[in-house]
Amino acid sequence: MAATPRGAGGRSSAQRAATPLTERRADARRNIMAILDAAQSCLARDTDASVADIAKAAGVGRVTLYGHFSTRADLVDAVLTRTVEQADVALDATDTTGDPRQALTRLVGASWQIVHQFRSVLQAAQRELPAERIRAVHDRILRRVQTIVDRGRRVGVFRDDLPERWLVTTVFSLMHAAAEDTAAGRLDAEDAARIISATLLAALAPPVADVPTATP
Amino acid sequence: MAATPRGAGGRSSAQRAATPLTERRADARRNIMAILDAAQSCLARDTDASVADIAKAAGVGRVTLYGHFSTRADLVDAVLTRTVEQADVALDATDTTGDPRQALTRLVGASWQIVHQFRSVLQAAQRELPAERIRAVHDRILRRVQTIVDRGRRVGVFRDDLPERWLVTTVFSLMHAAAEDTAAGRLDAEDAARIISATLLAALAPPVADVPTATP
DNA sequence: ATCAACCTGAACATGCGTGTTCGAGTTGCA
DNA sequence: TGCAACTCGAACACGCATGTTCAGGTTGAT
Repeated sequence: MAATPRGAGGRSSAQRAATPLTERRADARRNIMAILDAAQSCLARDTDASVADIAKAAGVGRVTLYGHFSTRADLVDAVLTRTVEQADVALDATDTTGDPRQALTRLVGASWQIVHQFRSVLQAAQRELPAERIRAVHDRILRRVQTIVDRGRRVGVFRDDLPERWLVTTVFSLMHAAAEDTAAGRLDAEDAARIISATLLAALAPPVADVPTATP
Repeated sequence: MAATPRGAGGRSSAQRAATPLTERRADARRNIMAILDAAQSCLARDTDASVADIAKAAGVGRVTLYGHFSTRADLVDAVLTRTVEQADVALDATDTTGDPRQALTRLVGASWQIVHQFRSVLQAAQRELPAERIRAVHDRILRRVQTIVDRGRRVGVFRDDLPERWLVTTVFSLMHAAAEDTAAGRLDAEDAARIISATLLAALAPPVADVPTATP
């Protein structure tokens, strides 16, 4: 008997705990990657692709897949994590110093491609995973945004009259909304980054000493 | 034989075509309302409440429910439509004339309660209904926003450098994002309307003649 | 060369929600 | 009063994706 190759307790994922992926057999590692690749592109196309679909696309037996990801949610989680990590890598190569406004613009530009391309992965995750988990996966990225926003506030180029958290939410919200609009054909993917940035910079700017309707 | 009381062809909904609801028997009308009420609150609590749950909550047999809504999607559609209509009624009582900025603020204030309370209904709909349908249901509300934005642009208090559609999307996006944040405990429902408005007014304001980093 | 780790297809177990049918009550309405 | 409209629970038909097990067959590491 050999059956399913669960490291030991057969906890979950593949890259957490148990057998650390790096010390697995070469073919296993290859398959895991193939599955992740397939899952990412399948989910990007169809939010609720079945496990069978994904296995087939990965050129792997369904059983093999379950050997690595004990549950569908497990798989989705892994794919989301991976996708976010990819975005995070892209951001590592992005200069987030200097004028916070320009830093934010660069950050948007660097993430937009991935947000746009894999918005369906996010949707799939939203159906499968608890909201807190999704938030947790985004943690590092969230922090990046927060750092920029925070610096901007201290420097005085970003508003200080609204909760910082909300400003971060605003950034995320608009990026994903743009992805939706693009998918629906209401927005051109080319212009998106520019438009998002323009909107965000305005939204985050300190409120001007308003010139009321009258009373000069 | 009497079985299921389908008006004639048994098309769908209950309030469209066929027997116009007004000329149905009193108990039927009552039940339909009860079902709609139950569905609205059930879905508000649990995004994927089963048809059985809803029927029970409505104090009605499952069969009866299917007699009125031939499919789950049908029911969800009806609930969404109804919820949006409720919001629309609230907006009918709202003054959307005068300064577009104030009009927008009032519009946000009037809709926030419903958006906040029934955000799960929207989520349920997003899983069950095609995106275009959801968009269509919101048509009248969308138009209201658009009207205000449009007027604001002509008057010069809203920006003209971004697609009008996008500005409308921005309004929606931020309202729903705030609803999410509130549900997650990251935002106080009391402050929400104020915060949303503040953010939107800034986002929609015409870009100021920017004072670049240097070069005075 | 050897053995464990790994892969495989097929079949099975199953749970769950949906939608339908049946046969027999109620109840609104004219 | 009487009939059609309406309701009821229970049972069934079903599809469908998930997860498991079986009984071999490969392949990678040492």
